[in-house]
Amino acid sequence: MQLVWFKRDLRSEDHQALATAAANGPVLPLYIVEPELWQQPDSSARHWGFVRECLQALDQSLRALGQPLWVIQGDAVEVLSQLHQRFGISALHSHMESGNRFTFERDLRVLALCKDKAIPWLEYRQHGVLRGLRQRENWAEQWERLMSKPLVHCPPLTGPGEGPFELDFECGTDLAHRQRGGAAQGWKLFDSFVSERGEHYRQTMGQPMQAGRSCSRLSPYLAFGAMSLREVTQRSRMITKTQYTAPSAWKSSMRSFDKRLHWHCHFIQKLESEPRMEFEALHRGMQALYPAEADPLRLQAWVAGQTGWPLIDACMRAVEHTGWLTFRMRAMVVSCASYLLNLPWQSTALPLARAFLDYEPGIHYSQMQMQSGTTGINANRMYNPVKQGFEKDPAGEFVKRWCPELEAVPKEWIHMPYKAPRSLQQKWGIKLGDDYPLPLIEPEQALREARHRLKQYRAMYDLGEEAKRVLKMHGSQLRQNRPNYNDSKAGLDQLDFDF
DNA sequence: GACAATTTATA
DNA sequence: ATAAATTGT
Repeated sequence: MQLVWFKRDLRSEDHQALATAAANGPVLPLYIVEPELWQQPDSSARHWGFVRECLQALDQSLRALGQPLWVIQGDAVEVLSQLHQRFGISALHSHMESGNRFTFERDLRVLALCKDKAIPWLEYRQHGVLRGLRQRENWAEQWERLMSKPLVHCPPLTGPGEGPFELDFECGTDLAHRQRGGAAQGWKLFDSFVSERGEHYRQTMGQPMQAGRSCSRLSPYLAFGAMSLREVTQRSRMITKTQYTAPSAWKSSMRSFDKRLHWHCHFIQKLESEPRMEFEALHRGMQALYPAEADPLRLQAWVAGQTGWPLIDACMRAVEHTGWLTFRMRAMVVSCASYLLNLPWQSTALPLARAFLDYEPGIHYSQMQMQSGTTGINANRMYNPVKQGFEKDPAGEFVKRWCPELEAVPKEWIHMPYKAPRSLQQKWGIKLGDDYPLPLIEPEQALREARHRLKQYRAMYDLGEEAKRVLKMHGSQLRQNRPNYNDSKAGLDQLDFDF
């Protein structure tokens, strides 16, 4: 009996596993519910509903092939070892996972079991991420080659996507309209993105009120493997080629989307190549940039959306509630927590991972470190939350949706109510420090302190050699070919060009 | 023993 | 996919 082990949920490329296995004889499709995995501090347990929907969709697809999904609870090694005792596993097929330390170590135990019982374990590559990679040269070309490879035949995609369900693209507070699991849902979103919603993706992806509609919203399906990145890439390129050839908003939006599909793997590859980055600074010299322990009051205020910086608070409350936030706002909340509040990224990474419906370890830790300045090869991006507020949410709509206590504040003051004269605050009927918190620290002062800390740190350590190592192993080719990457202007990461 | 072909290991 | 390790000539 061959096992096809769906390690997360419907890993689309596991159809390759399924197809390969089925060609060799009888197959048992298996999903193991691992209690320990779901108890990890970065666990997606609160999004179990989404995962269950993905599993139901997978089960329906498999039943159509006459092989229902087996779902067994327990430790992966124990479950596999018992199945081996009962049925005799002739081969184990699964996807190649780039996950957190828990899944890495679990896979090592599974590997030991397979070696012991002489079970061949075939791990199929998911997307553009390569195992055993030592340096980034030619990575982009390889990504292109992998993405243009022909798709593996998929069983019919059924599941909750067939119902009349509509996603609330405004990311409102009604959870009846949360994102739903299953490939069919994902493809429905894909269709509406490439035909209607995505036209102004490029211009509006940074604005929290508009991004919910103009972004694809495919991230959860890609994270849980309900959709294949290769299929999304190929289909969106085909649509661009046939429908959006002339220069237009559509064309630049589609190009922008394509870049992000590429970055998806670019970031996961970092964790694959250097798994210690889940816990340690990628640039070893940057380890001491942040205190070992987070200031508990500041951390608590940030997590709860009670910092007194309206846009940050609105973002934190929104992501806690809906599981989604547009990329630019994620960058901002992390940058402000790290630079302005001096909170170590390890402490803010966990509550965010739990909140994100689309938590993908490789992207998450790459971004946490990038927005905290610990990669040593990216430009330091410090955001002023007040300035960002007036730029990205000029009418204050987003802030008012998630911080209703600020409803009466006019847009001129909405992002800095604490600066308004007392008489005005009285007129609005708001008592700061009571109805809404006073800021933990004024952004301007926090920015001054952060710049000072960084300057002092840089003066204290010689960071050049390690930066070269990180660049060689993790830098995109675009950057490696730029000679003055250390120069403050040339050192901007490619991400900066696209906002 | 030198070199080519093949297998293995690779977070 | 790739490089290192192993086997074959």
